[in-house]
Amino acid sequence: MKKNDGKQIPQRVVSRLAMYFRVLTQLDASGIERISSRELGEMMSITPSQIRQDLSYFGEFGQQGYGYKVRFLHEEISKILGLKEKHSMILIGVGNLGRAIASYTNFRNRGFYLVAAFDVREEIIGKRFSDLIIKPMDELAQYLDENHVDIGILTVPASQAQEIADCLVEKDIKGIWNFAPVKLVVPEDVVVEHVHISDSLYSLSFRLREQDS
Amino acid sequence: MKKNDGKQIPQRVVSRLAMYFRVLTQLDASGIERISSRELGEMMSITPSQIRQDLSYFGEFGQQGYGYKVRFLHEEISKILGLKEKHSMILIGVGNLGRAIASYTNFRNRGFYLVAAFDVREEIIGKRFSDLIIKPMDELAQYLDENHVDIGILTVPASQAQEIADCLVEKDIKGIWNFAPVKLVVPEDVVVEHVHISDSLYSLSFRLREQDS
DNA sequence: TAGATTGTTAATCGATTAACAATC
DNA sequence: TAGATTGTTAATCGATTAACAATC
Repeated sequence: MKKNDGKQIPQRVVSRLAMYFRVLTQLDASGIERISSRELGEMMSITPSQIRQDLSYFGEFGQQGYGYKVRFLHEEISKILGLKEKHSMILIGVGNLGRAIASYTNFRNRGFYLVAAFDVREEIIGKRFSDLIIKPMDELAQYLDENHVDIGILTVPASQAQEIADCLVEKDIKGIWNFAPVKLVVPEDVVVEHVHISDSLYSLSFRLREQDS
Repeated sequence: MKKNDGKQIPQRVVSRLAMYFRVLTQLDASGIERISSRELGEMMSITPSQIRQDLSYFGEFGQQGYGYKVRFLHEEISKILGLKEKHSMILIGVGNLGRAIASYTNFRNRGFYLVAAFDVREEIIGKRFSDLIIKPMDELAQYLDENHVDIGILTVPASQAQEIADCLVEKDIKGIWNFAPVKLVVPEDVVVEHVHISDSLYSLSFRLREQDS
C-alpha cells in the first residue's frame, strides 16, 4: 500500500481523476456495477497501467481478479476530489458566461452553492439571477467581511480580473475559478484554476491546419 | 535551423503557443517592442529554455544578443496558429454558454466567423442571435450540405452531443469545439477540442483541500 | 569590441507503460 | 482450483532544463 503521505499529486493525475469521476458517474447511472482498468482504459483511451498508477496515489480500491466496483470507486474518487463537502461560491460578472457557468445545475448536486452574484452594470444590479439578487460590485468587499466564501468565479473582462482577484485575496478567499484570459498574480496559498477558452480555440485552429498538410 | 518538417508537434507546445500569443498581444498593445525569452519567461512562470525550445519547432524568430521583436513574434505565432485564415463556425445549442462563447467578440477579430446557429427549443427558433436567425436543429444537415463550415461549436447537453457530432462528421466538418462533458467518438481526421469546465472545478476543489492539510 | 541572448545539443527529470508477483 | 486483474516496481519514453557555441 502506498497512499498519499503528503506527497504532492501531479496536476495531470488530478485532471484524470476528474475524468474518471465523470465516466464513473455515467457508468453508475447506466447500472453497470463492475469495471476493470482494462475496460475503463478502453473507454477513455488511456492505458490500464495509468489508471492503476493514478489510483495508487490514494489507496487501494479494487480487487484482484475482479476489478473495481463502479459505485464504490465513484464514491471514493468523489471523496478524494472533495465533492462530499459543501463549497460556497460567489459569481463576479453576471454576463452570458457567468450565467452559464453558475446555472450549470450539476454543480449544486456536487456541493457547490452559489451564495451571491456581483456586477458593475447598473442595468442588471438589483435584478434576479437564479434565486439571488445581483449586487453592485461596490458591496463585494463588505460582503466578504460578513460572509465566508470558498470560491470566487471570475467572469469579468480581462482588464478587471486582476483588480478583483486582489480584492478576493485580501478578503481571504482561497480559490479562484478564473475565466478571464489573464494570468492572475496571487499568493501561493491561493488556488487559481484557469479555464483557457480562447487558447483552446487557437489549439483547434492549429490542429486543423496540421491535418490538412 | 530545425523547422517543423512534418514532425508531430506535442499538444503541450501548441497550448503554450496560444499562451505566448495572448501575452504578446498584450505586450504589443502596451507598446513594448522588444522582449527576451528570460523576460517573457518571468512574466509567464516558464523557463527561458522552454520558450526557445518551443519556438525552435517552427523556425528562428529572434536575434542573438537582442531577443525578440514583439510585433514580429506575435505575427509569426499568429500565422503558426492559423489565425491569419478565416474560419467559419456554426453554433449548436444557443443557451447561455453558447451565447457567451459565440459572442466573445475577439474571435471575429481573429478570423473566426459565426455563420449559423441551431437549437431544438421552439421558443427561441426564429429569434435573433447576434446578426443571425436561430434555425431549428432539423435544418442542420441540410445547411451543411449547402454551406462549407470549418468548426462546429457544441454547446448542447451531454446526452445530445454524440448524436450531433455524428451528424457533423458525416457532413465533413473537420473541427469540433466541444463544451459537453463527454468524450466524443469521431474518426481520427476530425479534430476535437474539448473544454473541460466541470473537470476544472473538481480540480480546484481537490487543490483547495490539498492546501488545507 | 564586450555583453547579451539566441538556437540547439546534451543532461536531467518526471510521467507513462510494461511486467509480474500477489491474490481474489 | 484456474483465470483474471490488481497494486507496485522497474524500464522506457518524452518533456523540461541546463549548457554553450554562435553571433548580433
